[in-house]
Amino acid sequence: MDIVGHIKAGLIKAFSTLYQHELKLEEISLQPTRKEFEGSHTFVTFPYARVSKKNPEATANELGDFLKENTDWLKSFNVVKGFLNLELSDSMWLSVLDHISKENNYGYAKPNGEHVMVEYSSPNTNKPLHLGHLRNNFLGYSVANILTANGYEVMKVNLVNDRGIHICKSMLAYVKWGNGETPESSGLKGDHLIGKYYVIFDQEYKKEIAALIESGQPEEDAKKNAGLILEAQAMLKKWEDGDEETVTLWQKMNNWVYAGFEQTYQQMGVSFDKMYKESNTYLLGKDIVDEGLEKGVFYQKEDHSVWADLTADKLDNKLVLRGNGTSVYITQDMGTCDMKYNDLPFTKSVYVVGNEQDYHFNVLFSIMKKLGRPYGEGLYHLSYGMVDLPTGKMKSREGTVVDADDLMSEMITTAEEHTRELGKIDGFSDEEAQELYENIGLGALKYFLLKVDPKKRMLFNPQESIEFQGNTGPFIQYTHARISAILRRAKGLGHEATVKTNISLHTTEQAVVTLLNEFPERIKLAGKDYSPSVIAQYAFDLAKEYNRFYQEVKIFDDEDPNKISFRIALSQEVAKAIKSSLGLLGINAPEKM
RNA sequence: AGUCCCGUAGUUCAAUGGAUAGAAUAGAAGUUUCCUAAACUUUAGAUGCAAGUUCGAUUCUUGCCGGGACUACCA
Repeated sequence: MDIVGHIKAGLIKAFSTLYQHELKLEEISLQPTRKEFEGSHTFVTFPYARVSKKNPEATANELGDFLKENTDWLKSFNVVKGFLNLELSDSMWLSVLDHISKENNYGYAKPNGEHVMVEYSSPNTNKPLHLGHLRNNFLGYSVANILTANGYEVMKVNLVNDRGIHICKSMLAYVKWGNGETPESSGLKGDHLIGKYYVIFDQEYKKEIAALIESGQPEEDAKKNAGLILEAQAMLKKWEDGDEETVTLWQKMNNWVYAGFEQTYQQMGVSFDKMYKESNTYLLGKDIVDEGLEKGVFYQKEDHSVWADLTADKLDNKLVLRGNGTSVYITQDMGTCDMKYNDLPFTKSVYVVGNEQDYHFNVLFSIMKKLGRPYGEGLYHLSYGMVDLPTGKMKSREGTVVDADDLMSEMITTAEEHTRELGKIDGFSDEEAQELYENIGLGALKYFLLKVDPKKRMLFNPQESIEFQGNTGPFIQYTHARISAILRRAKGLGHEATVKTNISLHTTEQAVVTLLNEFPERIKLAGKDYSPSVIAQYAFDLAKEYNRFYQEVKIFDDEDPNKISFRIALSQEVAKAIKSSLGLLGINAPEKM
């Protein structure tokens, strides 16, 4: 049993003996004792004054006395107002660390047999990935890791948006102005090459609109009547009809993009178990429309269009099939739900998609529940906020985006410069050094994007994000490297990492053990909230607390060899916990830096 | 207009209804004959406004003020 388990069990016993009250395990809440008071765990007695029929302070004292007499783990306690602060005995701390060091995958839950699908990334094949995609990909990858740590079997999927009018736009521009350019001939990554033509389309399209407005058309009409957009629409029609030339071009261009994405994903360090393509799924969902009509979930208007009445959920009426029988976005998403479930019978399905689609997913989930899908309650939209720049919002067509590839390579370069400045690459081979720069640069970027609560809109300041000091990825990585050095030294000196009894602990050592003890809880919370920021915060707290200990206590400088062994064991467990926390975030933990 | 999200130090972020609201960074002052100073210590600085519920509210409720998103027979 861990610390919290012991305390709770003691409290339950105390309540039943003293007050004949049955305290429920789930309702007990313990909090960390504030730094300025003695103790490590605090129990708040205010809510129980009714049960004890005494004032909170007296209640706390009574409980403290009881625990002191009837358990073997309480060294002492103090009461401030209604707060019962508990100081645990050294043997308790030691047994906790001992227990942790014997676990194989400390913090991870046992497999629970449930399946989860996590969909993330979902790029369009008409332009390269940008800063917003980085947040999406890092979130998705990390949440998948966190759910795995919570015992789920996770399948990571990527639903690529590879068809539609926007794809035709870049295709059309390429046909008109491409002159047969290829990634090889241009030296551009495939996705960047295609992105270039998407921008060209937009520029030329805008010129046409301007000309039409000049000639007296209202803006709305001009947008619809411009030659380029009509041509793009015609091209989409051809694609849908399976026109060979169009399809061949589409395949060629998409393959360039895929090759480009592959490089980007590799640099990001993310991966997928399965790729879905919208060109294969865009016709799905029509049978669900029929089903919905039968079940009375949908209704049909006179013009044959089909609607869902969601006014009871404050979601209004929503079109699910056009009057001419063709699909809309939500139609295929309904179909995709079932398709995914057929591929993997999941209990949860997570969609990592920006918060501008909150409404869409509310509608989709509401419909799937009304249709009685067994997985309806397990659908979850991991909705994240935009990433803003100091200069304002990013717009891909206007070129005010921060490109993902550029940003990552800048981070790596900065990491290299900084590392060289500190003179920290002695004894590194070129490959090792390069690997280190990538670990640090991407560690900084990932941590920066993941430490923030996903649902919050966040500001990306290029200057601050490349800081390597303070609450940053490299700070945590540094702590890991520092501990690794200690462990190497311990090995060299022939010290063991073992937890012996009969030693007294420094307060910083207790604080570190307390944090280690919390690791499983934090993983559980991160899973429940789908929030990597919980893990990021934890890793930072742990690194900070360890550095404090490191500063106060000289690890190898002690007459008692048992203390040295204990400190090494403590360091080793911290290194493991940091490494696995960073791992959950998709960040590597270097042994040297 | 309606629906949803967000307002916390100068700045970027924390805080299952709990104590004197934590960090980081920028500012000021220190620590290196000693395990990696990408570190540590000290210092100063904040809950948009107004009510309500509560022993206790950054957190829950309502109203207002500010910022954003969505409300397409686009995807």
